[in-house]
This record gives sequence, structure tokens and C-alpha cells, in this order.
Amino acid sequence: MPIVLYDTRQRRKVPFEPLEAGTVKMYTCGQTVYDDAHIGNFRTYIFEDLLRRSLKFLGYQVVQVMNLTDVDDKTIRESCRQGIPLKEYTAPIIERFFEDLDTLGIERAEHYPAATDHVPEMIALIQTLLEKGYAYQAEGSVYFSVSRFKDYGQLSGMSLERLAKGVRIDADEYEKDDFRDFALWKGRTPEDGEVSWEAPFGRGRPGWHIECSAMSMRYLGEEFDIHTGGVDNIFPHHENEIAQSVAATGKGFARYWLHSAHLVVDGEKMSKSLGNFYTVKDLLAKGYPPRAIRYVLLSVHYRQPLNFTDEVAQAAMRSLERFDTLYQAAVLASGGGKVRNTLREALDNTRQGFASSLQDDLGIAEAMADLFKLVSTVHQLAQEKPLNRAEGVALKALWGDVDRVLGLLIPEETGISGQILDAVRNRERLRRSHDFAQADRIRVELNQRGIQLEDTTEGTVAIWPGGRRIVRIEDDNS
RNA sequence: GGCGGCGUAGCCAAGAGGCUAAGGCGGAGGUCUGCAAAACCUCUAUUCAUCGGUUCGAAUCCGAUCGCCGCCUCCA
Repeated sequence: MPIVLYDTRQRRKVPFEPLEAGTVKMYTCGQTVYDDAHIGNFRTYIFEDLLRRSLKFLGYQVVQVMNLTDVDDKTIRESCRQGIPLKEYTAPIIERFFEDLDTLGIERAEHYPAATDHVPEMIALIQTLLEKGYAYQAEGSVYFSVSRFKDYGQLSGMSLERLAKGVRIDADEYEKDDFRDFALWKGRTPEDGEVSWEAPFGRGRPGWHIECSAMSMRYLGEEFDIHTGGVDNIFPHHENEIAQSVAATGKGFARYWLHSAHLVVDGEKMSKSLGNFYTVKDLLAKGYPPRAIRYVLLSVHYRQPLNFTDEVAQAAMRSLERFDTLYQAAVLASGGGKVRNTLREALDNTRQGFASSLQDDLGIAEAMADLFKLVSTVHQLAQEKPLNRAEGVALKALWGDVDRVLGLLIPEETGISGQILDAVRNRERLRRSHDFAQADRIRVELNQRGIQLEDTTEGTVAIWPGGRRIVRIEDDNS
């Protein structure tokens, strides 16, 4: 069964076929590094991570590029304000960005090109556009002439005529031939400070759209498979990328365009004034474990608007605990015996169902439903007869396999203090001597510290937000 | 004004013409347990924003209405 993806340009699901069999080249619009990324940004990066991991799971090699926009009005303004070089201003922001990617378990792309490291490529591309007559110079800047590109608007459905209606024209852009034209190169202004590059058409800095065209070509070629971003990028950013790229090369540029819907918080668009603007670190500070954040951002289909609320995050934590019961059952499985046929069948069905759900435009909800069904099946079987070692091994193998895509199924085992472990062991000793009053008091204390206990024949399981661990008295010395 | 999206149970969320409308969270009752927790069992939408239409048949297609949201020159 082929992979089917929703292509923004065609406004429908289409069968996916990479240019080069077995390899997918994808360009994912990344962060403008003027400030820390917020969870809305990460909703998109999680979608791209799911796309990447799904393609790999389904047998493709993936080459992913994510750009870092480190030169624009905001980065320049802030670096000037702080009186430090641009790179010095953006470096720590980029560092924190990667920390957040790691926190959320987002796999690293193959390339993270920064715009400022690829100015020569951009200049060359602009030169080509000038030579081919698609661009013109005005007052030190270079603009792309939209009217000369006949297919303009095919991605967003914005025809040139429609764009003419209800326009607003910025006063400082009077030098453009046509208000719909966009800047490829911005002539140097005093506000740019030290930030400028020498080019055949004058000193200045690149426009926004040109970096993605130049860097995608550099790392993926003039034509590649998938280009993604948030819906807000459809127009004008991606529309302009297509125009300048196709005009320059005559090739088709990206073949599939995928866009993720936005995230809102408590039903409202995030904004600093509303106080509902969150970074990953803000959420960690609020006590949400990374797995739960990832779960929330991942579990809603990428083309559906996602409403982040406390209730949703709490439900995510509980859902993860449900998933974890399967992993725990697999870890605790012991004794001889073969894998029961019913389990073997369930494992096969789950693997197939999971894969085919992903193949249908990354149907994450169905994929997860398949896993929840397996959780039920496993517990039902364990009710009949405890899981044996072979069954535990088979379950862990499947769990690890599907987690290559989800990246959240394996509970944390660290993050609990030795002091708490001692308390758990102490309680177990008290239980064994039938001092239930004392034992229960310890349990209540631990509950109040956010740690749930489960007594099993294999030991006491300590559960905390994001993780769980089996605590045995016998392990005390090891 | 132009372009586009969304509205399914208390909450989240699948389903996109035809088996009893997936799944998760939450809730109610029961089994198990020293007691819990987890697990298991049973129940929790006669109906898919509203109103019309097409059809043998619609949550799914069409139209209108209401509500929410995004984009319309540098916001994922």
C-alpha cells in the first residue's frame, strides 16, 4: 500500500512517490532565531518529526533540512539594541532551540543551515533571476517581479487579480514596480548596522524567502520531494519560494507541500499579552513531563487545529500511564512457555494496523488506537494466564519498534531520588511484617509528593509523572 | 472584501456515502487486593452545530444559516 499525503497545492490526498526510490528529501521551514521558540512552533516541528520517523519506519531513508533564519528585521534590531554582533546574539537562542528539540525527543535533521552561512548561494540565485529577467533593481534593492511568473498563486489559491483587491501598501515600499512584488535583496539601511554583505547589485542583506530556495537547492537539489511548514507559511512565504525557485531553475522545486495547522492555548491564539504564551521550558516549569508535552503535540492530527489546555495535558499523562502498563507487564513477564497464538496474532495485527494508519496521511489517532487495543488485549490475556518471558520479549520488541515513530512509549526509569527508593523499600519491609498502618503512612506521604505506588508480586512499582520503576528490596545493595 | 479550514459524548479525538458512530481521558457500579493502585468485567452519543436538499441509504455529498479560527508581503 502506498503512502498517501495531503498536498496543499492539490488540496487532496495524493499517493506519495519520491523522486529517487527509497530516499525522501524534505525541507522543513525552521525557526527565526530572534527569541525562544514557543509550543506552537514545536507543534509544527513535532509534525515534521512524525513525518520523518514515519517515512523511516516505512522503509525510506530520509534527508531532512531545517533552516535557521538568523538574519531578519528582529534579529538585527535586537542585536543592535544589545550592541553585539548578530551571530553572538543568535548563538545562545539556537543553543536553547536544540535543547528544546532534545527535550521533546525530536530527531535531529541531517542539516541545519543558517541563512548567514549561505549568502553567496543566495546572491548567485538572485543573479540568475536578474539575468533571466524575473527580477529588477530599485533603490539598492532587488525585487522579484511577480507578474512575470505566470503560475504565481497556484499553492495558495491567491490569483494575482485577487491579490489586487483589499490591499494595503506599506509606505516604505513605493520603489516596487508592483505592490505584489517581494524583496530578494534588501539594500543596506542605517538600521541594519554592521549586518550587510557585498553583492554585485549592491551592499545589503537577503530577503526572507530567498534563503529557503538557496539552501534547499544546496542540500537537496533543484527538485526534491517534500516541503513543509505551518499553514501561515503558505502565503506568501512558500508561494514566493516556488516562484523564485521555478523561475531560476525551470525545475519543479518541491513536489509535495505539507502544512500543519496551528496550536492555540485555551481556545485562544497565543500571545504574550494574554499570558498564554508558552515555551517548552515554561511547560516543564509548570510540571508537565516532556513525554506528556510530546504526547499532546503528537496525538492530534497535524492538519487539525490543536487546543492546548491543562485538561488535555493531564489526560495525556494518564494516557501515557495506560501505555506504560503494557511496557511494565512486558518487563515483569517471567517463566517458561511460548508466545500464545492469540498474542502472536494481536502483535501482527497491531504492527500492520499501525503502519497502515501512518501510511494514510500520518493517521496518528488511529495508530495510537491500535496500540491501546493491544494494551487491552495483553491485559486480558494476562488475566487468563500471566505473561511468560517469551511473550514479554515479543511485546518489548514491538513496543520498541513502534516507538521509533512515537518516541514516547518507554517510561523514564530515572528521575527518582535514592531517598524515595529507600522509603519504598522500607514500606515493603513494614508490609511484610504486617505493619500496615506504618506502611500506609509512607504511601500517603509519597502520594503527596506525586508518587503513586503499585504492589505487585514482582515488587513495588513507583510511578511518577513521566516515568515508573520497579523497586525490589533485594536490589538494595546493587 | 478575497482565499482556506473547523464545529462528533463532560473533555480530547477517529470515521469522509451502507456492518451495532474507533480509541483515550473522565465518571458510575462490580471482581481482585491487608487496604490501595493497576488490571479485568459492565455501563457512560438512537446521534455527529442548525435547517433544508440529493439518495433506497448521509456524521460523511450539495445549499443556506449560526459559531470559531487561519492567511491576504517577512507569525510554525
